Amino acid sequence: MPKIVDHDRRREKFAQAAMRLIAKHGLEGVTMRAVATEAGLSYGSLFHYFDSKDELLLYAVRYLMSLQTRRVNEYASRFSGLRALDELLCDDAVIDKSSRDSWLVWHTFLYQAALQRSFAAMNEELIDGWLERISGHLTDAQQAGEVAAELDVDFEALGIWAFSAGVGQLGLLHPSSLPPNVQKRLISAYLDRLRL
Amino acid sequence: MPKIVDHDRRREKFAQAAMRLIAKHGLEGVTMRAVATEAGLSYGSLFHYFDSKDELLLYAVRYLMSLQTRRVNEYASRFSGLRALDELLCDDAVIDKSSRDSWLVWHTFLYQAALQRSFAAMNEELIDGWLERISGHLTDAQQAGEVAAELDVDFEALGIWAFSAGVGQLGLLHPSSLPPNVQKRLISAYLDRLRL
Amino acid sequence: MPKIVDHDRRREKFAQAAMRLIAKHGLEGVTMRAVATEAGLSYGSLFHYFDSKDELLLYAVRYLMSLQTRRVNEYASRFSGLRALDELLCDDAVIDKSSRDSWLVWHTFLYQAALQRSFAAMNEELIDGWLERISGHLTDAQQAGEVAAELDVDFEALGIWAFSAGVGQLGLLHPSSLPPNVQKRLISAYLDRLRL
Amino acid sequence: MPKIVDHDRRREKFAQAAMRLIAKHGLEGVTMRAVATEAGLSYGSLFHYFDSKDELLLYAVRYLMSLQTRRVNEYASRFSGLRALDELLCDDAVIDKSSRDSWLVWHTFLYQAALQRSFAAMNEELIDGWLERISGHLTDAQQAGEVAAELDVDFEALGIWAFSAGVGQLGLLHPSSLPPNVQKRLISAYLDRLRL
DNA sequence: TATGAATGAGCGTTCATTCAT
DNA sequence: AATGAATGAACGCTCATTCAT
Repeated sequence: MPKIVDHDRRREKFAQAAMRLIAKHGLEGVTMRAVATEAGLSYGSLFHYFDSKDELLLYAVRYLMSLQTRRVNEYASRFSGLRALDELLCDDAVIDKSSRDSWLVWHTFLYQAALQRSFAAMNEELIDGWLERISGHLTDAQQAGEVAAELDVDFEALGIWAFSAGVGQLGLLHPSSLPPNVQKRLISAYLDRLRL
Repeated sequence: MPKIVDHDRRREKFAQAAMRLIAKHGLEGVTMRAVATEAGLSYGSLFHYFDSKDELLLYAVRYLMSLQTRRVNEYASRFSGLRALDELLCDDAVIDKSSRDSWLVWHTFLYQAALQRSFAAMNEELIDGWLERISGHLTDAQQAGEVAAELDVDFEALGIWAFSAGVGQLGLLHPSSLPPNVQKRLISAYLDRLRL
Repeated sequence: MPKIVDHDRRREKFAQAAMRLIAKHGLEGVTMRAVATEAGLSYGSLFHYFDSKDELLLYAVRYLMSLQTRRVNEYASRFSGLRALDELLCDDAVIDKSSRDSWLVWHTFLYQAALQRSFAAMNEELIDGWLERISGHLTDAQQAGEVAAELDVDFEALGIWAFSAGVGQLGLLHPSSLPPNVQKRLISAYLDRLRL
Repeated sequence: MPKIVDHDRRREKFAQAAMRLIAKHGLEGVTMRAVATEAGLSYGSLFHYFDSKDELLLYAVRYLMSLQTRRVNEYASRFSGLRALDELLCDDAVIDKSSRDSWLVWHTFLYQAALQRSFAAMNEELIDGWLERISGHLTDAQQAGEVAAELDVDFEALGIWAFSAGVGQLGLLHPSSLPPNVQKRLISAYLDRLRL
């Protein structure tokens, strides 16, 4: 009988190592050797689990995305309307010390996506998912009478998405100006302006 | 001393070549050989003007920043108050086909800044400049009675900055959802909400 | 002791797989993993049957040689004299579609032999065997009065061997110039010239 | 002004190093590092002269082929008829200690050609060249009355080619049985049989 | 014995940097 | 100052071999 290892766990382990390296040293920090070392496994074994560096990175993005999706789905089931939006954006989009690395990795991938076909699809997928979710909550809010009935839901969703993306970007790149609590206040203030 | 002008022109030429390469192929596309070729100059000469690749990139980003500053200063002198803000954000922050490359390069550097000390200072400098400028226009608007007197100028400036940054980010990464005119409408709508 | 039979069958199976790979992709196509896959057996088991890649290849070439010896011995028992030579060379040395692979593998080993001590002995063994066999048939022919009594048998054997080897080489490397039937005509014509 | 080097001389130097390595250790002995070391130059510089290993090997074959062509053309101009054939085959095809390496390299390439498209064309070119040359001399001999008028020139050319190839092959792989002088005697004896 | 994961040396290739002219 | 050749460390990837179950 062969050595028994959990194939998927190993892949996750490598993917997490890759993400730690991106967070610490950027995409250039992701060398296959560095990933193996960071994961505490040998160089050669990395290639049992991923045929190429690209496959590793793609797996890492998908893994990160699935984590986010799981988290986001929780909010969706617990709240609705503006409250859901507030919780969603404040708890998930706001960047603090503990979430900084994940977000940094995300943005790194996003900009890679601007140049590399293989990531572009995932980029679209992610953005469309967010917009849809925001529109959904906004429609709920509209039906609940929280926001004006004549509100252009899709247009406002874009605005909300853009605002939270911008807040996140600044929180990431300029944390001294936008500490987490300021990020939250900004988002809540933005949503309050939509309220009737 | 005509030689000095020559010297700086050469450096600019290399820097522009580097930026074109980033816009086309990402940071990995920037090899010293590729920069020399793209600039139409000899490989060896590149090292007469820049001691290292890092110095070249640093120079390139400073150069890009100086271009932006010059452009932005023009708006500041022509308008004031909310109108100035609108012009500034719409004409400069909005990303269309022709400005996409510059912005892509910028963002590439911004994320590099999150990881590399040598770029971080420039990042701070840039963001502080923007915030200061936005606050200035907002104060003008307040004094002109365009916006509420009790407005927390610094807080609102952060919001404006974040919003325009987010709009730009989406315009860059998801242009199909945020074509230039939608970006403009979003920004104008945001500023209109501040108006008394 | 049925296990021993099993053992040898396994070794043969691996050896055949190795030969198929050489015929298809050259020596570089022979990786231990590829051999295991081609043989339809597990990678790890390959190392139970062969201590190293070299041992596998050595076994493969010995196996190929034993097949050839067996085939050749059949001719020896059915014919004699020039007729035996003709049958032997035409049926065995001539390269057609079905025998091309085996010959390609042989030649691959032969040239390996020119460089690698471990194959050299086998090379000598093979050539000496052929020469001896050819000399034997020639002596028979001499005694039967088919060829001149004063013929220098050993010298002529070298010539016959060289000619058939050359015909085979061209048949292998330049089949369009030397299709099987031309190979046969050449060999028969050569032998006819020896005839009284 | 840049360092002045003779580009083609460098390429030849590397090609010769590659051929020495093939002669000594077979194709597997040709690693780019080994070639650089054998040539007495640095590893990296090898890639200034050849974009890839394949290009290096292809260049090496062509170089070897041009040497041979030059040598062969000399015989063609000095002799004619059977005498030319004898000189050509004895002086050029016979393998002695000094020519062993070149021939080994040649044969290595020939067998590579059987598997690799990029070498196949060169293989055809070489063989066709030899056949044409042999046919030419044979026709001359026919016109000079050295050989029978009814001789099938093309068929005999194939035989001559095959014979000399076989002699060379054995001289290379089994030098103890076919020392150079025996190779020569065999070839002369073969040609004598064609003489009227 | 059977299996396939683990290991690391070695491969072809790239590239910033240095050097010679 | 200008040019491009020289250098070697580092990269992604392969593979024979060893190891653990």
